[in-house]
Amino acid sequence: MARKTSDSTVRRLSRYLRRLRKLDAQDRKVVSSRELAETTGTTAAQVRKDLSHFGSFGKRGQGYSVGDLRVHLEEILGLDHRWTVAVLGIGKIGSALLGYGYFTERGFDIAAAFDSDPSKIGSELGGVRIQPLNALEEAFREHRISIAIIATPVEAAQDAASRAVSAGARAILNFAPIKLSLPEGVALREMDVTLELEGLCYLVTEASTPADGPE
Amino acid sequence: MARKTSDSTVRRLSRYLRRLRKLDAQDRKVVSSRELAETTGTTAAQVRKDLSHFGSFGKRGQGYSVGDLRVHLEEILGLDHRWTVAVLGIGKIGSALLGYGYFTERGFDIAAAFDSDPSKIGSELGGVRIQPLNALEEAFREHRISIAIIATPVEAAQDAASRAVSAGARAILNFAPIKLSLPEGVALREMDVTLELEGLCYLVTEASTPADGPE
DNA sequence: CCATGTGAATTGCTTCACAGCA
DNA sequence: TGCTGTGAAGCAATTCACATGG
Repeated sequence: MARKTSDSTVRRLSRYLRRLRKLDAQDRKVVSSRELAETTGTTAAQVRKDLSHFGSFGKRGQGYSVGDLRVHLEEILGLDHRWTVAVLGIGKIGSALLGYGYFTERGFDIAAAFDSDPSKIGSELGGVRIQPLNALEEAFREHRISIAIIATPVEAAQDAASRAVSAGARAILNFAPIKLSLPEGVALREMDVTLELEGLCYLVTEASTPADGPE
Repeated sequence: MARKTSDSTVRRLSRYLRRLRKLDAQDRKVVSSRELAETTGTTAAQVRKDLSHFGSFGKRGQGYSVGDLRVHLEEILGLDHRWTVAVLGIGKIGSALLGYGYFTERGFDIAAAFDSDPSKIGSELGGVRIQPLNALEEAFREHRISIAIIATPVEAAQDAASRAVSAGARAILNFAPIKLSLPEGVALREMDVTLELEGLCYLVTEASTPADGPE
């Protein structure tokens, strides 16, 4: 059972699940690897291979049961229960996250929000009260928070992350444009709009460069 | 000169550049592949291999000139000039993007913002006036907008994207949780907070599963 | 002597193609 | 017959290791 599933596989599983939830809501009963592939931007073989790492969930000749596969994927991804998260740094991005109602329906509860700016502390956003950083340890313990979202300015990001980890966070989602260093065993994902924009610039530039034709 | 550079390479180049800009601001003159690797989360060999696809920028025995390498990377990524972008959908995320002052200093100008909600139209956010969708074509032409950021609700995302592409967008940054279908040749990157959170859940769950020991 | 640049070796991921089963 | 599940093949990315040259 000790698996080594790559990041890209996990991302695809998440996309399959997103699709399955939608199909489920539409009362679809069965789906093929081909359809799942087309609607999530991959190939049928890839879908089958991804799923086969975890078991045989389909019926040969038929396809996959939407409901069953959904439940299996939720289990595999650890989404068979709700997750409690905290947001550190309530600037533009942090505020947007607190107001982003979509989290709740996807199984994530924002249980706490922190900022160092005294003028923000005490106010409420999206039903969450903003607390000072020194309330962090207690809040993490009380709410059993396992995921911390770092949305501070870049200078404060490493400290915020380290503190969240000491307080019990086992995963960090980092919005600050910096490479965080975290202890072994703490999961990390990054979201950096500028980085993605720069990637697009490369592609656009490359596409419009005369170059020397194909091959 | 016809290159086939993978997505992950481009992401790393972007990270190197981020670091080089910081070193440059600190007046550092030279940097080694090892240091660049450590501060961006990769290996020295990887740094050298990535750069070697585009030329020989270093001096053996010395390292890389911070300023020179920075300029080279800016050229490679197409960041030797400014880029004009538009934001479609001014909800929580769109508003945060308009207010996110960090874009300007990284070479991106938000030239236009669009929403379908009449109550939002005409108001100004981060110095950009929100326009109705039917002003899109003219704005894209006038400002020569090449990148569209989709921040609409999921139901509106495909239409918004298609419309942006017809109006001249050559790249899409999509915040909506849906697989967009775009014509060949239009670059696409996705940002999905929920997807990243789910990835973290998987890692945390996997790490705490008893499993059956190593191997 | 030191760190780059790079073929060669390796590792990992994706695609292929078909056996197996409803 | 139709679509899954899966070894094997093919491809891409990373790591190794060392020759190269300041």
